[in-house]
Amino acid sequence: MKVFKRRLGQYVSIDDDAWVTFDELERQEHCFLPGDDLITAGDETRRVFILNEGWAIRYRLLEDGRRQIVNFMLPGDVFDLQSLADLKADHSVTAITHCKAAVIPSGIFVEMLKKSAWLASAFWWSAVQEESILREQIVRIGRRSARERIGHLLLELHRRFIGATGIEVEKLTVPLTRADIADALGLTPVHVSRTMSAMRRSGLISEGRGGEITILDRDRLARLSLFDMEYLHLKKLDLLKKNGVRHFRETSSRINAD
Amino acid sequence: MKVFKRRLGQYVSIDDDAWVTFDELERQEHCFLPGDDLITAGDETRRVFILNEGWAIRYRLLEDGRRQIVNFMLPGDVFDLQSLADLKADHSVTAITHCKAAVIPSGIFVEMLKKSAWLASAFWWSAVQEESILREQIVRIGRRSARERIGHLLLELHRRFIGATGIEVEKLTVPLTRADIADALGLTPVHVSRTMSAMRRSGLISEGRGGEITILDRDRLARLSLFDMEYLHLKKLDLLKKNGVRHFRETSSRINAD
DNA sequence: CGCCCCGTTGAGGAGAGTCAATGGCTGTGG
DNA sequence: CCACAGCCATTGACTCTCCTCAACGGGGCG
Repeated sequence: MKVFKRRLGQYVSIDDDAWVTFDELERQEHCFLPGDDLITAGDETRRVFILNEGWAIRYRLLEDGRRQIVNFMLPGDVFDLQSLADLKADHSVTAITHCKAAVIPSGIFVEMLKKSAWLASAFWWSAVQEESILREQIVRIGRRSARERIGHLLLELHRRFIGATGIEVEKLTVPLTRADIADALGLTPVHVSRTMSAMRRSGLISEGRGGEITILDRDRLARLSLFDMEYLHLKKLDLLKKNGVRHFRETSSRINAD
Repeated sequence: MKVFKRRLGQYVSIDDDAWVTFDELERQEHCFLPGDDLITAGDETRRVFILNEGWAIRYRLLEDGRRQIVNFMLPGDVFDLQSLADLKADHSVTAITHCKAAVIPSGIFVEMLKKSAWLASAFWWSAVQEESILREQIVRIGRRSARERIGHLLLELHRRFIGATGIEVEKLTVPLTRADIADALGLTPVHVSRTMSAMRRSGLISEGRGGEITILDRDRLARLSLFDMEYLHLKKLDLLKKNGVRHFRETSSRINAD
């Protein structure tokens, strides 16, 4: 539960009481193996996941077998808040590494929100960030070249990983095959392979064994990928001090859990 | 305000009291001309828009001028609920036709939510639908051919238009230039033009003057575009009758506005 | 050892992009 | 009322990014 705490702590300063609620969750932790579905397309179960360990992908399959990975779930990510309202999932979520996740029936989840306005804010914030990531994914696929897409994705994953773990890693271990990257970026595995080889040759990245990727020249890669450092909204909301923001705190907390 | 009523009414059955709240909103209606910004990238203003008339686009510009349209806003759409939490907008929303929209400061908006749990559910539902549209947009540009993308977008816009107005129009008047369609679908205007010409030749669509588009063979177009009729979640939630759903109503309303 | 999955590389092809010219429509001003 | 400018759709010719098909090779695992 540690990862989760530091993730949410980035958005809002959560009071001590709220942490008690989390301890209940630790008992609900499930394990998933690579390939296991957390959510299956067509599912109607209403539950919220908090990913504590491992990576997962959210994807959709077309009838003819084409796959599009919509986004990646890293430790600390919360999903599907939308399942609280949805009739049935239009996509699947599958573990791509060994995963640990708290699985919370929506009823219990909502109880949690009611207990703590802070918590509700944090989850709201988390949903906003996820939407922002979706929008960025649209821009990435729609208007960027293959090299830009890959560079941009690597930078995003790197930043999100640091945000989740708090460890300023140099080497990011990316548990993705070329096919995964291709399906996320609207490319083919062959072309991803070629493009990444070229990126290695030009000294942008280097790869070790087991998916270890090092971003050698972050600034150059960011420039080449037109990476906007702001969209992840990683800045901490200091709700207590800023005046203009205080109003938001009072209100939007209530939206979620007064 | 009529459009808006029928839009929200699709998701939940709103009680009469809530409608009183809407009357307040009618006084807040603003007009926008084509090209006017409703939200400008970098904006920090916290307010929610309810579009009553006209079309708008949400887009992001890269530094070198490339533009990606993230999604379209049609009458009845509500945005940005996320601005309640966001620090500043990472994208712009611009009117592409003459538009009328209620502009609600977030404080007032939240007051509304508190007055009616029904309303809160409806807005939550609306946000879920928007996210679903974003995911579908990702699949569309990531894994579909030019013809599939265009066909799929036309079907989506057609369905959303009917959902918004309730009018089962045959001819949809699409106020989009080839450049707009291209920037939405990750293509170039030239190729959009070519592809749509081909679609006209093969009898899938026809175009009249002023952007009037008729979908001649909806089933064939849906098959060719791999259009999934379900993702828009247009089905009405009958919260009062279904048992499994009733729990949701009690809970998720409270998330938003107890 | 041998299988399978994965990454890589090559050759050739196709879909989409680029550049450029044309023509229609609209709005404006002489 | 007509001339002209500006915007947009279209079409042609050519280019290039990315895809397809295919072969090869390495590492993990039974």
